[in-house]
Formats: sequence, C-alpha cells, structure tokens
Amino acid sequence: MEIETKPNFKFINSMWENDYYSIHDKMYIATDCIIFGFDEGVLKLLIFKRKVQPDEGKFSLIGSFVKLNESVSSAANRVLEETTGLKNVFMQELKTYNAVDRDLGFRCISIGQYALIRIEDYDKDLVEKYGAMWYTFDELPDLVLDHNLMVKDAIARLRRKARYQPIGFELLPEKFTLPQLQSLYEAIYQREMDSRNFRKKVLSFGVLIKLEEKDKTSSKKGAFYYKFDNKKYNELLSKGINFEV
Amino acid sequence: MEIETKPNFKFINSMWENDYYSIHDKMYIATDCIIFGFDEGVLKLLIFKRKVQPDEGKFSLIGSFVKLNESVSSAANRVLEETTGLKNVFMQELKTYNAVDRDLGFRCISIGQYALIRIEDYDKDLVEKYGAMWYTFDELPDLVLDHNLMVKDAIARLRRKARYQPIGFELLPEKFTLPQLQSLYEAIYQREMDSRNFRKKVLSFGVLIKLEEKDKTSSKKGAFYYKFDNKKYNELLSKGINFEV
DNA sequence: ATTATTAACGTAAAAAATACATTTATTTTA
DNA sequence: TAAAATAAATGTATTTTTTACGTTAATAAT
Repeated sequence: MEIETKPNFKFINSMWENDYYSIHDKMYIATDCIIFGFDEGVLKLLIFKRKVQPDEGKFSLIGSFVKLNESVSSAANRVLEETTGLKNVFMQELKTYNAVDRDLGFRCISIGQYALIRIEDYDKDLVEKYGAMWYTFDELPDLVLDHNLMVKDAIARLRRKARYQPIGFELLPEKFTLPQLQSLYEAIYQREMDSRNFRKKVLSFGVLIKLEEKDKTSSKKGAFYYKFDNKKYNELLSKGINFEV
Repeated sequence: MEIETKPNFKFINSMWENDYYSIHDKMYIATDCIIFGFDEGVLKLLIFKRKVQPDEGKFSLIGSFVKLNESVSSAANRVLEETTGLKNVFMQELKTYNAVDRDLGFRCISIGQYALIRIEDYDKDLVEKYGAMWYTFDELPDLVLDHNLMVKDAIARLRRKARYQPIGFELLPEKFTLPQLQSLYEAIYQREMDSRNFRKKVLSFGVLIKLEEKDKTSSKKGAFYYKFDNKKYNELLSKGINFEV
C-alpha cells in the first residue's frame, strides 16, 4: 500500500481494506451511487453523513473505490448492499466524473451510477448503522465534492430515461396500482398528470398485467394491483417500440 | 514506470511515453474514440490497423491511456488531434467498458467517447501517417477486444440522441444545405424521409439561419446554404424544448 | 342508510405527423 | 438561343396522437 506516500490523506485509511487494489499513488477509480427512492408520493435520495475527515459531518453520496477484481457495477452493488441490505438493485451508469482537480489533492475518476430503490424493501437497521438516510429530493442538503452535480445529472437522466423506458416500475413494489404509478411519474416529472390520459397511455403499451387483488390502503374503493409483464416488454423493446409516457 | 513488472506486455512499450501516468501495475484507464464521419451520403467510421503486438494487423478504434494531469475528454481530443489533425471536436462520453477481463491479461477500464467529424476537414496526411482510415459504416471489419460492442453502442446512442438534440449538425460543414442535412439524418436513421415534411420540421425549430449563398455542386438549381444558430439553440434548450426530427 | 373517499372510465377538440405532386432555378446540350 | 435535364423548393388534405374535461362506481366509516 502506498498510503504513506500521501500523508495528507490519512483519512481514507479507515475506508481502505487491503484488497482495494485500485488504490495506488497514481490514479484512483471510484464509483458513487445516486440512489433514488419513492415513498408516500415523494422522491427521495439516499445519502449519508461522513464520519471521517476530511469533510466530517458533511453529506455525501454512497460510494466506493473499485477493486481490481470487480466491475464497476459490482463495486456499486457491493457498497449498496453494505448500506441498505439490498442485492441486485437495478442500476445504470450515469457518467464519469473525471475533472483533474475534482477530488482533494489526488486524482480520482468516479463513475456515477444511479439506482432506483423500492423504499419499503430496504434494511432499516443497516441503513441506520451506516449513517445513511433518505432525504426528500426537494430538500437535499449540500453534498461534498461534485456530488451535487452528480445528483443534478442523475435526476435529469432519470427524467429523460423515464420518457422512453418504463424505468419507473423499478421504483415501485412488485405489485403496484395505477394511481401509485401515476404519482411516481408525477414525482419524477414534477408536474401533475391527467389520470384518464395517463391510464390510457400506460395501458396502451400492453405491458401491464391486471391482478384480481386490490390495494385498499389509500381508498375505500380500493385500486387494482398491476404487475409488469417483463416478457412482453422485452418483446416490444426488441421491435424498437417507444415507451414514452 | 512499472513496465518491467509486466514482462508479457512489452508490446505497449512502443505506445508509452514517460508521462503516461495512468500506466501502473494496478489498474489502467484508457479512452477509445468512436469517430463517425459523414461523406457523400454515407456514414463512416474512423479506425486504424494496429502496427504493434498483440493483434498486429487487426483493426481497432483510436484510443489512448489517460494521463494523470488530463481529463478523459482531453485525452480523447489529444489522440484525435494526433490522428486527424482536428482540434476541439464535439465529443460525448458514451459509457465505460470495465469488464474485469476485457483487456488481455491486465485490468483496464476504457471510457468510450464518440465523436462526429466533418470528413472534409480532417488532415488526410495525418490520418494516413497514423494508418487510420474511414470505413463505410455498413462494411466495418472486425475490431479488437470489445471495440465492436463500443461501435454498436455508439451508433445506438447516436440514433437516439439525434432524436432530441440537433447533434447531426456537428457532422456537417459550417454551411450546409437542407438536402445534405436530410441525407445525414437518413444515414443515421437508415430510412428515407419525405423532403417536405423534413424541411417543415427542421425549420420549425427556428435554429437555422438561411444564407444568401447557394451550393451548386449537386444540382443545377443549387441549394441554399444554412448555418446553425447556436445562440438561439441554447436559448431554446434552456427552456426545455425538444428537437426531435 | 347515508356520507365520504378515491378509482375507473369515454369523448370531443386541438395539435402533430404523415402522405402526396407540381413548379422553379439553373446548367448543359442541341 | 431554345429545349432538355436535374435537383430544389413548396402546400394541403388526411390520419394519428395528444390534450382537456366530468360522471359514475365501489367500499368503508359513521
């Protein structure tokens, strides 16, 4: 380990393990996760408060260095599991953050990845242990380094992506209702939608399966549950069909 | 330099200079350029024939290791200038290629970037000196490593991107005619378009400035030149307007 | 049985996309 | 110098998609 050659970066000692092979005295490769969650009609972001120097007490995205023997997405999935208990989360590469001076004194390229979490699923204990928490998207505190920019880029990507891929389903439980789906899209796009037009559109894709069961938690009448027909979706995708909502 | 620690990769000696700081015995960061050009109605790709082992004689994208003191896009621009003589080419990050075993025996993450070149502009001598050449997109030879995948990803991105950003203008000369612009889009989308509808649409964005001058190289009547109104475009972009053609 | 609450649904109007054929400017050739 | 050849420029009618908008239905709570 070349840690000794960088006395002003002792802080990362605590984060390092001997098998973080990407840590050397030249260039560092990391990944940061922009983790969105959707809960009670609002879009949230998973961030944590740094417990070590520098920037102790400041808020940060959850990230990790990339090990020599893992892919970038493995690294992100690893840290995500450590933080939330969730495995195999849907995750997409956002872009690299590679400005020469983006980190404090050493060269580090970070590959941003955004993830969409079903908030109900995550392991509360693990999240608390790690010091991570869900923040309402509109009320985010300031983040370290270029993490604010990452969040800005990620929400822009999410909005665009949601227009041609049914990405939003990843944010909802396996079974979801149309009102839930609509409120998710409203949260992503930050605007209200007409329920009749929304239903018409979303059902017209033919990738939703209506279930017998109803969700009665939010109304007396109850709303039918739907689930996503992955097989049908992949068929349509391969034919080049657009899923713009 | 840690080259000696990797005796089986002496081949890269010839490509290395002392200031390629990203070359160490742990993880390597590179960038590869997927360079599209448009010429005489066909989409082309700039590739070169490797002159060194391994894979000598095979075709490859143009790429470089990323230096410690340069951004990824600087690295790509540097190698692009070395190869084509062009500076400040419009370039966009595609995605990272980071599979653990993607390179031959050592760990190398490559950041794919795609560029759009006005073929008329490039320095023919430089391109020839370097061994690079333009290949018609539909007739590409097999490329080394995962470069075929990069090309596949890049054309898909180009097609999608062209739908909501006037990216295509980057592929044309400063002054271009509407028939040229249409034929460019036809090449990107691989389908014919109706000229009346195309003109209607493209002019409706209000980002094209009609010039007095005509291009008479392809017809007796001649076609008016247009140029792209960058200022107007940026205004509209900030208002969130879509440029789908 | 009444009230309260949210889910489910259809149609008419406006806007956008598509399909389609003729005239125009200019050069070349007879 | 008139005729022919060539690609550029243009408008309208039809279809499709998007938008706007109000009423009835199912159930739980009172």
